[in-house]
Amino acid sequence: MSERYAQILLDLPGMVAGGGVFDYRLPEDCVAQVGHRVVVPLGPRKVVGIVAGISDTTEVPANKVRGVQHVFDDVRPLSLEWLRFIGFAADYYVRGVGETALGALPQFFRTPARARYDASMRSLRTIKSRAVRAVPAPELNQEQKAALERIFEHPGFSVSMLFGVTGSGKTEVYLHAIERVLAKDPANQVLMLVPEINLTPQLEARVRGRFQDETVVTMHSDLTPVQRARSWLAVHEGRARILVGTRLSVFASFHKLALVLVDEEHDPSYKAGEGLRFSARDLAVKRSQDNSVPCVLGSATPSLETWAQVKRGAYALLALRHRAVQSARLPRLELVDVSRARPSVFAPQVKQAVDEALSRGEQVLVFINRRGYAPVISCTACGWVSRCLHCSGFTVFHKTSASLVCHHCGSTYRVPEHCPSCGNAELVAVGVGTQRIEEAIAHYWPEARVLRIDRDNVRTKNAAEAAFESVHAGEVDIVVGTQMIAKGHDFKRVGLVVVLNADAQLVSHDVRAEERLFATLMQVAGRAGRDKLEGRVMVQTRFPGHPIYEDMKANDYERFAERLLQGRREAMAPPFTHQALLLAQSSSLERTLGFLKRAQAIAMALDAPDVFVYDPVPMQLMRLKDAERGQLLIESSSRARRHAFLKAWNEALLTMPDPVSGVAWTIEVDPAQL
DNA sequence: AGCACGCCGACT
DNA sequence: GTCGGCGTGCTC
Repeated sequence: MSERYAQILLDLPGMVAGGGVFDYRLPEDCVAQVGHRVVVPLGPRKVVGIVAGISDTTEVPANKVRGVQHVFDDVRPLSLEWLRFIGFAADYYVRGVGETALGALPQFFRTPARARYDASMRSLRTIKSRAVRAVPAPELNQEQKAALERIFEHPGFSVSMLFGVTGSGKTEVYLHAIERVLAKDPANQVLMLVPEINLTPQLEARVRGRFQDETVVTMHSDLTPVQRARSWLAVHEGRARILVGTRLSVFASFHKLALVLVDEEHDPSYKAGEGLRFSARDLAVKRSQDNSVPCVLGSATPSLETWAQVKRGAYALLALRHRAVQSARLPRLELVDVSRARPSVFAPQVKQAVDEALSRGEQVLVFINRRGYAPVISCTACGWVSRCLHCSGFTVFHKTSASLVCHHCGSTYRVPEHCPSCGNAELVAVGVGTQRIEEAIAHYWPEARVLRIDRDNVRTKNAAEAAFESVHAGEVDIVVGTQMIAKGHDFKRVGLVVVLNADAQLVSHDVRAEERLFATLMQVAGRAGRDKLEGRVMVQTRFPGHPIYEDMKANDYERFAERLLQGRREAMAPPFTHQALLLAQSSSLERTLGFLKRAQAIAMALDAPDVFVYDPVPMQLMRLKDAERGQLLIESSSRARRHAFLKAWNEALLTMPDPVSGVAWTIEVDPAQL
């Protein structure tokens, strides 16, 4: 009997040893199969790896090859479908397959401490039923029925864009689609991606309520390691038929994936900002394709990438143009021009509208996308402004904690009594945040019960649920909040929504600022008038003439998207071009930019067709946590040519002669912002 | 990523 | 004379 060797995926960074794939000898009686997790020695330690292949030979010198020490055969192997999908993601994002694979497993299953597994495996396989009350499925209206039929119109893979404003009944279409898929085959499973689950407990509750005979599990950042492992295992073994989860769930291991849903597909949180910088939405489409199953992307304000696919006929458009909620009307959008006004917090007509809403017993929602009291404090004499010592940004004044906080790195500083620069005693808070609005409301409407909802106040899923619950229970008259209040919540008693400081985004240099503002405003506006109330939305703006508001007022996303796409086409910007960034950081900007200049020269020398290489520049936030950061943008009109270039460039950078020491770098494919 | 090895500064 | 700083290199 000849020797057998296993190729093992290991959590090694980057491209170490061909992407982190090492060969190990399999003991003669070893039961390991492809997809099994194993424990192997790595230098002085023991680590968990995944068997990617088994063969009779190895290229590795015999004296270097060590043996597999243990096989976790109490959990069925990961499927070939999973391994291939991981391989695709690693290749597309130019990362090692080992780090990609291990990074996709819950921490629990990457820990070699075997004893823990035996002790906990039984409890891991127990999922508590969370059913409260039976919820009957409502009838679908004509549009919803048509949408449902079209999702399943063609057997196998298809992508549908479920397009409809808040209250148009997208969720009901999802639920019916799930129902149909689950009824078809007892093994079928559904993946439902959501932006941030702690902000959408209502959605989770609706899914659980509707499918209480089925096991529904969730995956999100608020779970404990054991809860995560339990959900993962239930999906892996096919016991759970519905997974509702955030972006990492796209890498879950399924027994038989039959439908993929991506709710609020435009949401920026689907894009991972560190580690493997993947887009969960893009990978969800790919995974549906791999499994030959339908993929449904839902949004009131689709991303331009998705809309472009709709326009070229690659994705089906399923439009829900009427609000499904009976007697509800779309809210009226009113612009309040504050370009000539003193920067007081509420314009007079807004104050009056708040008075009226409160006197009618309606709730008011005030949206301001900035937490803290004021974005910066400044000296009236010399112009000194509060800055972070570790980052290149300002520090935000937080009145509740009486501190200055860096929103980038989390550093806190005490508030100086005198100007640190000139000694002047007068320091002023410049600009507005949620805390300042809360204070202003208490001043103007002392009788009103005010609740502030932002990340400082509401940190966990439980805290969020409690806060929203008190709003639903009518214990609050005015809610002040950030993004957190914009997502996925029906506030049935809200009659007025006020948006403050909306334009901050319009003066940004980011090409995507406009589409993000549109999405945010649509989402916030959707909070108003959901039940019997006629909603009113007032937006305080310094640029009332901006075309974005014409489209908003007309409630015309399609016109808005057309206008933006036209501009992108003319400027040859995404989605008509495909980009990637080389991100670098070191302790000095000179070193960082020096590295990027060499990387640029290497890129030019590759002489790749149809690939444009820009000059290196410092990042928008140049210094973060004492790291000096820079970036180099490349773009191509072809995904395939960009990919070929990135593979070659990555390889050349790794093997660069006389490398610049002390520089950490990574490639980001399809960057969301530049 | 870890972890070890290795060659230069201030201390029991 | 050692403890330890983190630069460099390796892990099947």
